[in-house]
Amino acid sequence: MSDADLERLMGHSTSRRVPAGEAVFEQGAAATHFFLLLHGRLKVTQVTEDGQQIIVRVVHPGDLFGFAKALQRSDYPGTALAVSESIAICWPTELWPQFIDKNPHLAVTAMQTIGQRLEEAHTRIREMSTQEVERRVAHAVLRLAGQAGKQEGAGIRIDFPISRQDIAEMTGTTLHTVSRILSAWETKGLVEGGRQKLLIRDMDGLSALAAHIKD
Amino acid sequence: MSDADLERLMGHSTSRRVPAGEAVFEQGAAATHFFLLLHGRLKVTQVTEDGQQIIVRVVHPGDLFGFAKALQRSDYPGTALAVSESIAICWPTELWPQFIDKNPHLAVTAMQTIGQRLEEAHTRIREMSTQEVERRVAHAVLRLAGQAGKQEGAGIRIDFPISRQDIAEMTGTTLHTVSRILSAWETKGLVEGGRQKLLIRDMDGLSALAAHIKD
DNA sequence: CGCCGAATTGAAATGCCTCAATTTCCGTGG
DNA sequence: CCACGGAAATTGAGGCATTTCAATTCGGCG
Repeated sequence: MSDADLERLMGHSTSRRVPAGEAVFEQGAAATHFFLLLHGRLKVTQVTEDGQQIIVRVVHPGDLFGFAKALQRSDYPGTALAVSESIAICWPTELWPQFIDKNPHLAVTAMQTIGQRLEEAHTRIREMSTQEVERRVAHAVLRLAGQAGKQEGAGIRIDFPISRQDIAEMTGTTLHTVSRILSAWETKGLVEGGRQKLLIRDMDGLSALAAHIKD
Repeated sequence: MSDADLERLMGHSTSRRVPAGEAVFEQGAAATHFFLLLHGRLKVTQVTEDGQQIIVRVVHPGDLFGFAKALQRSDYPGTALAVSESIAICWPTELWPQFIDKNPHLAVTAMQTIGQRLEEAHTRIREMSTQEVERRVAHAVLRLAGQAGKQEGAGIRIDFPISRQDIAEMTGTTLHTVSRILSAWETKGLVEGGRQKLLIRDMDGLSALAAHIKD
C-alpha cells in the first residue's frame, strides 16, 4: 500500500483504548466499525444458544478484525474481548466500499487475509476430527507460541494472560482435561504452568507430541 | 455483474466434463485453474499425514471452487472428487488478477463468498466443540437437505450418492456411529436409508434433534 | 489478611471408538 | 438373466479416552 493511500485511510480513522476485560464489540451487535489492533491482545468468542462458549481466534497486534461488513454481514458474529489492555484503530464500515473503490489492491489483500483464516479454520476442523485431545492441545500451544511467544530465559513465555479454560475453548475440550494434560507435561519438564500463565520449556518435545511421536 | 463483463470472462474459459469418481484436482497439485460447477456434485477432501480423510465441503452447481490462488496459495489444499458426473467451467489462475483489475466488483463478491465459507467453518467448529455426535449428524443432514434436497413423494431425497463414511467424514466421527444413528432414526421414522442413499421423512423431527429438544 | 476466581486432582459415569463378524446391496461378467 | 464378488452397511461386544461431578488447594488482588 502506498503512503498516500495509507494517509487517506488514516484520515478517517479514530483510535480506541480498551482496558483488559472489556469488549471492543459484542456478538450480535450492529457492525458499525472495523478495526486494526495496534497493541494488546483480544480473544474473539462465540456463545451458542445453550450457553457454551468457544474461542474463535486470538487477535494479535497488526491483525485486522471485526470486518463483518466485508463478509456481507450487518452484525458481528462474535464478541471481541481484550485480555490485556489494548489499542485499536477504528474505521466506520460505510467507508469500506470507498476504500475498495479507490484502492482495489486492498480488496485483494483483505481476501488473502480471510483466505488464511479459512485455512486455519479447516486446520482446526481437521485436528478436531482426527486427533485426540492431547495432540490438539499441543498444536494449540505451539501455535500460540508462534504468535505470542516471547523468549524468557529457559523457555518461551505466552505473552498474555491465558487460562486453562481458554485453552479448552480453543481445542474443544474441558478445562479439567487441559489441566490434567498440562500437569502431566509439567512433570515431564515440557512446560511450566501458573495462574493464567504458560511457559514452554521444550518446544521439540511438544512438537513431537503434536506430530504424534510416541516415546 | 454486467453482461459485458460476463462475456469477457467466458471468453477465456474452457469447460470440462468429469465422470463420477474422478478428481478435478488433487491435494497438493499446482493450482493452475479455478472453477465454477455447472452440473453434478463434488466433494472436497483433505488427507492428513497419517492417512485420515475429512470432507471439507460439498460443491453444488453454481458454486465457485478451487480458487486457491486467490487465497495466496500456489497449490490446492484439497482434492475435488466428482461423486456424480459433473461439468465445470475452468479459468487459468493467471487471469484472476486481470479480472479483478477490470472488475473490482468481482473481488468484493469473491470475498463475500469466502466469508460465507469462513462462517460455515466456524459453525462446524462450534458444533464439534460443543455438541454430541447425534446432533452434529442431524445438523449435517439438514444442511445437505437444504443444499441438495429434492422433494420425493413422502420426503426429501439427498440428490447425490452419499455414504455413511461420507457423513462420518463431514461430522468428525466413524461410519459405525453414523450407521447406528441412522438406523435408530429409521426405527423412529425420521429417515429412510439405503446404499449411498438418504431420504428424510420428518424434517421437523430432525430439526428437533438438531436443536437438542429431548422427547 | 481475606476473599474469589483459577487450578488441581480424584472417582465415577459414559459416549464413542475399535475390533470383529455378518448381512445386504448392486454392478459386472459369465 | 442369474450368479458372483466386492463395497457398503449393520450390529454386537468390549475398551477407553474424556467428561462429569465433587472436593480441595492455590494464588493474587484489594
